[in-house]
Amino acid sequence: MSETLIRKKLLTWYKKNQRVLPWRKTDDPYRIWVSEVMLQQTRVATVIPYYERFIRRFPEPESLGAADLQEVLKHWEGLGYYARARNLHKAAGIVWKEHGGAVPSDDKDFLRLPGVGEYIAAAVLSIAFGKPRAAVDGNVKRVLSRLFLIPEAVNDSAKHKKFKKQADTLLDVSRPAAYNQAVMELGALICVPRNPECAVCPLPEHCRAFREGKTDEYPKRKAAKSVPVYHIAAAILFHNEKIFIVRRQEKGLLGGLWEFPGGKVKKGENAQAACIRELREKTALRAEVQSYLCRVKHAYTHFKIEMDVFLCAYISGAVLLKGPTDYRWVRKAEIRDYPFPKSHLKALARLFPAV
DNA sequence: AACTCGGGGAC
DNA sequence: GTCCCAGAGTT
Repeated sequence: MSETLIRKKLLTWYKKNQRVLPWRKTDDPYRIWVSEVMLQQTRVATVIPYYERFIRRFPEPESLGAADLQEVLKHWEGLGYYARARNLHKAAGIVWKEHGGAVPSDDKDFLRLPGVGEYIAAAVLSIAFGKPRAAVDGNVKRVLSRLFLIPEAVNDSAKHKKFKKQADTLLDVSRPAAYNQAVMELGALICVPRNPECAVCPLPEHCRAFREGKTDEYPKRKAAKSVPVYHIAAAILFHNEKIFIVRRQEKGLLGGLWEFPGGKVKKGENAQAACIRELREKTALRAEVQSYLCRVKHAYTHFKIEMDVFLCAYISGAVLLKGPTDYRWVRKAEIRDYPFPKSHLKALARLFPAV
């Protein structure tokens, strides 16, 4: 059976070629779980420093569950997809309080935790507990697509089951931890999206895409939609040597993070006027623009922004929030304690070049 | 089933 | 500029 041979070659290749990664030096389910959460939709190189810092501060579920969400978000600042941090924080609290601090090894209990879906459950249960669950991520889909010439698009969620089924068939049930990591590692190092390194692949004779000269055509993929660009104006408001910041709502985009107040520039409106208008509408504060700081361009998943940032001076009014959930007047040295979106960090870097 | 949700590295 | 990454939750 060729599946047996594929598994054997894959595992031999993995044993020799696997990268040394922080989460491969432990068998602690919590640490492996944290790594998997950070790694979703995020590259290994990006995750490593975040993982090290996060584990140093939150070495087990209790310290994470007991921490303030603000501090957890601060450790996640810049990593993106902040719901991951909010869910992990909440899940750690559940593990701490309802499971005595032990990450559940049971599928149902583990899947019940917020932020734990099919992939993370399969990954943690296999890698940390040795359970035979096939982990199917983007790497795995790409490898399977080429190996078996699967015509369904890898980014079509409706076709996920097709890949899951194929993954279940190929899974090495006797060594699920090494097997899952081996397929993902092959996808990350050899069977990459563009210009795969088939010359050093351990499975060329088993790969239909390679044998048929179609490695460039696979995996199949649905075309991406174009994204709109929004014009934003934001105010860095000063008063008595303090800066005004507001906190975003708990859910949704950049949920729970802090930012400089602002909003969309209306059609035909100038950015400076929009800045003052948005500040008044969302905080009830009246201010005047003193100078233009910079324009920040930033790309999100479904849209882009071009944000004009103005330095403003307080005129009058008491804070009455409409939208934001909290506010602070902070000194320059205190700003670093609050988690900000990358776009606002760019503006902050322009304002205080040394920080 | 389609949308939402960050940021960055490779090309 | 485009692609896409160790995906999950919501509607």
